[in-house]
Amino acid sequence: MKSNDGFFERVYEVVRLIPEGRVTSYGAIANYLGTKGSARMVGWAMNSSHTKGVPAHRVVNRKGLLTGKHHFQGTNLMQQLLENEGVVVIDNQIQNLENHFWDPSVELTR
DNA sequence: CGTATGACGGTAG
DNA sequence: CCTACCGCCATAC
Repeated sequence: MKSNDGFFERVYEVVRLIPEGRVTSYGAIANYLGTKGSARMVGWAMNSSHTKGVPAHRVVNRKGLLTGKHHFQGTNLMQQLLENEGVVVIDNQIQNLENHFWDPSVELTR
């Protein structure tokens, strides 16, 4: 039980706040949590995200690349979900990333 | 407790 | 812009 609360739950909370059609980066989440240097930890937390029902498909790396799509059920499920929300994704790469980017440390602050 | 790993980020070249 | 290396924090073994 204690293995679930803490940093992980904090990551899931932020990811759940991501609006549809928006995406954020691991570094942005880590930055919001205070552990900005540990973007890796965010990805590590996402490893269990599928058991939390977290929309991890809205979380991509700094380049807007769907690095974690391999962790999803299908091969292109993550891409399909994003395109379904209005995000254009080509070859695992989000197009117009700046237009879809959602920074919690900014959006939740303003 | 020490080592290895991880869906990354930033800087350097 | 692309490639390569280091650093970062937390979890697992």
